[in-house]
Amino acid sequence: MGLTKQKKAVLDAVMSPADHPTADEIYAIAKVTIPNIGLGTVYRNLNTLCSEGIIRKIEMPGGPDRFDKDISPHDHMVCSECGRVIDFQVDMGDLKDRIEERGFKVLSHNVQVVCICDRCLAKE
Amino acid sequence: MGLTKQKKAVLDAVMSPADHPTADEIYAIAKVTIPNIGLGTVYRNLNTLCSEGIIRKIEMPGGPDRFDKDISPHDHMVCSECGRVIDFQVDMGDLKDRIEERGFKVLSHNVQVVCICDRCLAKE
DNA sequence: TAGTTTTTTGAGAATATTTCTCAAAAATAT
DNA sequence: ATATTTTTGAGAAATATTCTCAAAAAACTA
Repeated sequence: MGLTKQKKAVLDAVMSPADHPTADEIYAIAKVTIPNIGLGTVYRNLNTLCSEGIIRKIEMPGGPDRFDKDISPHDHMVCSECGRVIDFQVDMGDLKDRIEERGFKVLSHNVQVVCICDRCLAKE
Repeated sequence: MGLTKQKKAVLDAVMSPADHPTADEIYAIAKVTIPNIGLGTVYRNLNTLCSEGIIRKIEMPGGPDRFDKDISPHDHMVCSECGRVIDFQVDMGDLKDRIEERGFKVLSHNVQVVCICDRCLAKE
């Protein structure tokens, strides 16, 4: 279960300060270290790292998936002006209860808020 | 602003009892009425109907977009076993307030819950 | 109504994102 | 050192959606 240098480069790219990078951005970052790394390898390792619970995939409305080094439970906002992705916490506690009362089992949830961020509002 | 027969067929397909159909399913339904309708026409009209606020597009994790005849504010669950999409209400009231307190303007939100539905749980 | 202009269509090419295939390379086990 | 297993890179394929454009349909206009 050793970390190949490709897998490490992908992990490092996700862990880098880059903000919720897409696979393409991770590919570009990883290429700095391993110039001939393949895009398929990036996707493959991103998926493995996700199923190992080391990173997390986040799906954004109408855009490519993004990857998050922060695996703690939280959700995301996207700014419709600048595309920035911002973390936030939602308390889904009683929502989950209400759903389970109806006889469903909740496996996971996903909240995305489209917003105009503080910075963009300040610019106007 | 007349309704062409293609646009009407697309609208009728979304309004049909089909449960949150995908563009492909809408295409298949519309073909019954207009056998030579193009898939591009289906997508084009779905997008127009969405921007006219007559129907709504819903994005589902890891699958094609779905379309909803119910434009009232509500969110969706998907059953990971059978793929069924179920409506539900979330009260995002104080979430929105909390976000706006942080200096962001909320434009829209999207909640998707992945679950195992009552029917599938009953089967086990 | 006949002619003109505008809008919408169908067909298929193009795009974007992601997964798949497979021989070669690398890593691991023997 | 050799055999076995895993991972890789390259590119093809799959999926979902948008775009292009000439032709058809619809809406104006005189």
